[in-house]
Amino acid sequence: MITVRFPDGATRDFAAGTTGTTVVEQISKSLAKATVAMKIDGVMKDLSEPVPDGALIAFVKRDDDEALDMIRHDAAHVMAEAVQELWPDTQVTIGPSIENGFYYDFYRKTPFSEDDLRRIEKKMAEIVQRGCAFTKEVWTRDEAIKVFKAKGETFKVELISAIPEDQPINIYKQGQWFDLCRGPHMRTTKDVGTAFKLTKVAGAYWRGDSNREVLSRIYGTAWASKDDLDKYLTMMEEAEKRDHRKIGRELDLFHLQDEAPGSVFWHPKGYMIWRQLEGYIRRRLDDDGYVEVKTPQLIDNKLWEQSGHWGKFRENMFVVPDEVPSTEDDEHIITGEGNLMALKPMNCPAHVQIFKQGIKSYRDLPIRMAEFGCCHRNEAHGALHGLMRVRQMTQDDAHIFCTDEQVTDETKRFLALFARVYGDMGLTNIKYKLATRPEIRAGDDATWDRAEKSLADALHASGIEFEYSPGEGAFYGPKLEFHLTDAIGRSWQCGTYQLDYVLPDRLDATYVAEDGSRKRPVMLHRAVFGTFERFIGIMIENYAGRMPVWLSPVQAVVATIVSDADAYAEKLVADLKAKRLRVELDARNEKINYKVREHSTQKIPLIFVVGKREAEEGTVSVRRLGEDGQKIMTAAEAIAMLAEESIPPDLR
RNA sequence: GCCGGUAUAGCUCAGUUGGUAGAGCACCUGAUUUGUAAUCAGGGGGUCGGGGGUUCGAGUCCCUCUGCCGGCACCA
Repeated sequence: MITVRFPDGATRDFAAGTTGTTVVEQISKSLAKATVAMKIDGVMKDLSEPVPDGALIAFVKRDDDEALDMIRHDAAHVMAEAVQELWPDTQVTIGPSIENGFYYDFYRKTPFSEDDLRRIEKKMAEIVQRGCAFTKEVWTRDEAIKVFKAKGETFKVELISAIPEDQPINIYKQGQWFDLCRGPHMRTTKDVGTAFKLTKVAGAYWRGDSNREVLSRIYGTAWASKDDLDKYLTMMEEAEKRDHRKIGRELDLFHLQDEAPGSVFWHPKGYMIWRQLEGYIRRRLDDDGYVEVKTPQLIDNKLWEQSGHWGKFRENMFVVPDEVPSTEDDEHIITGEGNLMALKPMNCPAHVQIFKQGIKSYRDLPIRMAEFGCCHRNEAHGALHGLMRVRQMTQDDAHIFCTDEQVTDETKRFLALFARVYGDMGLTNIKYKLATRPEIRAGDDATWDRAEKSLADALHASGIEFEYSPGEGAFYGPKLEFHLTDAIGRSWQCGTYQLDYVLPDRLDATYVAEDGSRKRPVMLHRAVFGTFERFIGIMIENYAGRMPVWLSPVQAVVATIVSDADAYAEKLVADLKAKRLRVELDARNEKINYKVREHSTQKIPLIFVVGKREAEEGTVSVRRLGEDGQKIMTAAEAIAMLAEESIPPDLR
């Protein structure tokens, strides 16, 4: 006999070896019908597993949130079976559930195309309809390798071989088809349901290694109900409307063109957002003890060799010959036989040069050296993405030169600055990651231990929840990464904070310590926004183009109803402009409906409508973006209101 | 860089089995003086991404380059 405990505190006895299926059936037929899996002491299990003595058992129904992951995972299996049924020469590799859905990576001579997706979906529906039970078998390693080898599944063989000796080889069958899988699964393929859709095909490297085979990945989304699926698809459609590339064009903020891939042409309106952000962050840095500098774009490659960038980063650098080109014969210049210079891909070596001018004392530290540094990186072309990933970028960069003892305080100080800025920007949903030592790195383990601990300590002290990114640190030190998501949920790193014990050494930066000896400063690389480009992209998507008033390129439009109000409107605009408010006049011969519509679609926060009545009474009819109706106020009140709302958050 | 897709007017898109390009919006002109999300009429605008090929004939088929889109890899 075994005793089983239930979440409500009840207990019940069953014969030893009783499965979850039997337990739930004995409790309630209707519950059994809805149940697709169980949790044993909090861990998801197949319903067909025997229940251990004394276990706490909870049943998971198909429409529980916890089942969603299984629906997706099972859908991946069903898709893999469908694909192999349609194209038997296809090899399966791995297929996990992911946020909102699942994927499966296949290996095939000719990759899948979008057209294949509908065929696969049909076949999947068939397999779901068949409703074969998922059954688990535990195989021996040799057996598993033999079987998959015989099937020609070389990728699976590699996976099996990589499973540690002490772990079982689980095989899940669904009818004739089977797959290596950790599990758990639901009862039958029928539990997958019909609320799924294959969304895209993509190439993906086997084991994420760009030196290995390219697999054909099929992505799908799956939900508990058709309703949820439709809701999700609609939501994605809506989200795509927030795409900064689309809004950037619609609101005339910036453009990109073929002749300058990855470099942004900022239009007046887009650059106004930039200017406001730059002014804001500059004041924040001034207040936080930073000094601002400006350093060269083009620097001799000798410095890059010394800094180590030439060796590690050269592929990403734009290299320029340091010669006057001859119109007749520029061949040798292109081949780079003369002296070479490079556009800076980062500002750090230049800042070290400023640090090194003269002699620095421990009394001078910390030095917080900021630069809105324009950098160029020759990114892989497939990586370019609107404002989010560009080749010419401007960072709100700074380097803090300090002593080892000052690192923790500086980190806390930075975290406070970061939190204040993102709070001011109205950005929430920031993911904090602590990226730790990579395999290839400089410095000894003791230094890494200390550095990683100091970052973790500062995060804890600041009460910030974070996750680790093992092995993702820079080669010279650990990093804090600050991630935000775009409209459709892709994650982008914006801010960064990095400890560096290497560069000061390579570039021979020293300060005079208390005892008169020469010591190496620690260098902290940090950026709050990250780059203006990406940050503005994130802001556009976060606000769907409806920027806060202080950031809006045009804060208000004064729109006339009749030409009799023109003079009054002109005076109003002049008064607003005198307060440095960004306003425009719309005195076109158009209906007010037309003007309101146009300025609303242009996401102008406020429309000041003036007609005959307002001109006579000295008032303004104020219409706020996103609100119905309007408010009548005196011109002076309207001006004061806009002036108040236009104050940047740090000056309030 | 890799895999798949894609490129027609400023934007969004049509363009049948190859027979020398269309719509809506935008723009320009004229009329309309209008009360809170599109007034009416007329007009201009495209060597169909670049190059090469097949063909009597290519926006349509093939090759190639480039950009862009979705992933992967790389990264702020």
